[in-house]
Amino acid sequence: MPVTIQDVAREAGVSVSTVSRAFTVPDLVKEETRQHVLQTAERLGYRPNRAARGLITGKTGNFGVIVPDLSNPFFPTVLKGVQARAREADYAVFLADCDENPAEEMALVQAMAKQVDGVILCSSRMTPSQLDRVVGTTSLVFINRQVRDNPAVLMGPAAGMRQAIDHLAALGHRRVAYLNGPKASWSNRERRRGLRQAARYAMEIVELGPFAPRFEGGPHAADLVIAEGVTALIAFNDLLALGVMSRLADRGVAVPEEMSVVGFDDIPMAGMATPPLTTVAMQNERAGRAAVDLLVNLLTVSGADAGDLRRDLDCQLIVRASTTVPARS
Amino acid sequence: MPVTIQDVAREAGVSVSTVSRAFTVPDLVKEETRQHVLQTAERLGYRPNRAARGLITGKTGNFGVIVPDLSNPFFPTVLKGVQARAREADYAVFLADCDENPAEEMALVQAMAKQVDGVILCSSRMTPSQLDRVVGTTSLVFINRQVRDNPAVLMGPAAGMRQAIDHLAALGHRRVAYLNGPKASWSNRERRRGLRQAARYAMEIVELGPFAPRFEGGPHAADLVIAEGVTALIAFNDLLALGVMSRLADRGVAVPEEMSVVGFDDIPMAGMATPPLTTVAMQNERAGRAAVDLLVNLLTVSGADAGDLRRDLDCQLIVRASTTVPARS
DNA sequence: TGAAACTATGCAAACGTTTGCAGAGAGGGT
DNA sequence: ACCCTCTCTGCAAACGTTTGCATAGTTTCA
Repeated sequence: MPVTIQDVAREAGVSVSTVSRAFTVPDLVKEETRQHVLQTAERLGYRPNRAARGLITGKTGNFGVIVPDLSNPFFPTVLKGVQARAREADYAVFLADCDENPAEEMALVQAMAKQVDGVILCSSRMTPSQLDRVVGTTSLVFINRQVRDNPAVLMGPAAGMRQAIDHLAALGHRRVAYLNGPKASWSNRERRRGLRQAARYAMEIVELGPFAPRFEGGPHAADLVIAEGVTALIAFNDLLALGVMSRLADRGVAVPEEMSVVGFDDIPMAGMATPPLTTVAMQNERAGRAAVDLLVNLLTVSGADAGDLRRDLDCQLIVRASTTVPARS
Repeated sequence: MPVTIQDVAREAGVSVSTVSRAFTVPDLVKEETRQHVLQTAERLGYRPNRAARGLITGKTGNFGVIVPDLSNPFFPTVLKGVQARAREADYAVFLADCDENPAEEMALVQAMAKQVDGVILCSSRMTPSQLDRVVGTTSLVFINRQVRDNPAVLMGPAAGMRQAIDHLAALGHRRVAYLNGPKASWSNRERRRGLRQAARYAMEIVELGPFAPRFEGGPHAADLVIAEGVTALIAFNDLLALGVMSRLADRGVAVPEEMSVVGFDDIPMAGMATPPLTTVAMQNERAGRAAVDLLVNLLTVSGADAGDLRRDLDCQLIVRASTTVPARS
């Protein structure tokens, strides 16, 4: 039923080699026959079977993306960028969600390895030893995580944290809580690194958590924060921050008057919350595109001098109404 | 470099056929040899090449999902369900985002056709004629759209609308606006069908739009609604509803006192808005899973009596603070 | 004891491509 | 008239699997 290269060849009165070449190496076949082949192919509705092609070329024309949790609005936006750029480069994209589970993530990479030319790992949660088992099975590009000299797109989490600290310090906060995200998260580690900026201002940092990087993690975190008596908090991401704000409202703690709140990611919800959330915006979609660029580059150039293996994007603190000067106590 | 079935055969001292059978038809090979083969395979880290397998079996073990817009939070949740169920059934998933563009959507199906066993079309925007060109190229399952007798998972949009109308009628609203979503959307057509429920209550419906089903569509819609002088509105989806509420707030129209607002989808943001949004909740993740079930079923059974080709899920009105009795004028 | 019926395995063809090699013309220079 | 080169095309092998058919060995039964 599906039309193959054989059908086109027979119909066009040429050999399969010619048909193949008409598509893949146009300058090897006479312009006239090439047109003829292309037309009959079009007429018959022929689309080359990429699996068969991949079998011989070793290239599948696919790659994979693995994200920790699709229901976290952070990821769909970077997926969108991946998607768009992939289509431009004529690649198809396998998607998988590992549910924040590192072992599952590793299994997914291994399962994908044979069907793809490379995999993009978004905020990978894998342990170093799991990574070792996986590096080399296929080309990898990381987003939001730097592991040795593997290609990576980074969104400057430490710099983002420094901006947040600068902002809170400028407002006069002297004792600030940081709500940790998942332990396995590289972004979280980087953000903690950024916390050192506090030393400049003699600001005291109280670390709490880790918490689930979701709205549901907020209430627990909020209660701990209140008990600490800080005047401001920085949450691992916006979802967590929103959950915290919700609980603070329930407990009668006014934001921002009694508690300033800063998030990360600038998800769409952040701007619509009450009060609108001050947050560090990332260039998600651009990161997705950059990751594809890196991967494509990696696959096309000889491999020796792949050139730049890292792309650093900057992020931007968006000040909204959830932060202000601390209450005089 | 990658280890093939040949390597395993040589290493295990058997023929490739035996290795192949050890994996795919275990009862055809002696338990003892089978164990031996499986062990050497494991030791060598062999994973069958699915493309090569697909070439001969005609089954790829993949399928595709196409969504109109990843940045609409409605879709990632159904994707999550698709993902989870697909992995259980040992399928890999191609993802594509057609950017609300029907022509692109069609092209994507055609491009995928050869690499997948079937495609799940989520809220497909294709025209009937585009659909004709695509039906038959591969197995299709629709979510949120019914086209002739193709397999489909429906989330009861008409019934959802009836619940919304009942609710507003009970509150005493007599003149209500409906803000249309994309013209090409089947859900939108179905919801309009549900509007007939209004007749029961002598309620007048004012239809406006279509509007982009995004936050950005809201302001324009809000201004039109205010000009109509209705006491309540039902928006095509939550994003649009939130956009409307934002503009209403800017224009000094109090929600819900001067205007009741109902959305569709119950995206996470809905519950966190001010005021929290009354909305019709869908079972997105379950819909995703159901779609995969349908597809798998379609592919495994002979095809003749595929049994149930439709799955109807019900939805549920969630009443929050954005709706109340109309102001006495 | 021999035929019949299984059981377990191997051989080789097929799936739809790409690609190295070789051959057929055509054209050009001597 | 010859050889060389160049352009275009076809043949056939390969890629990593699955699977129909054949074969060899083992069991069953009369």
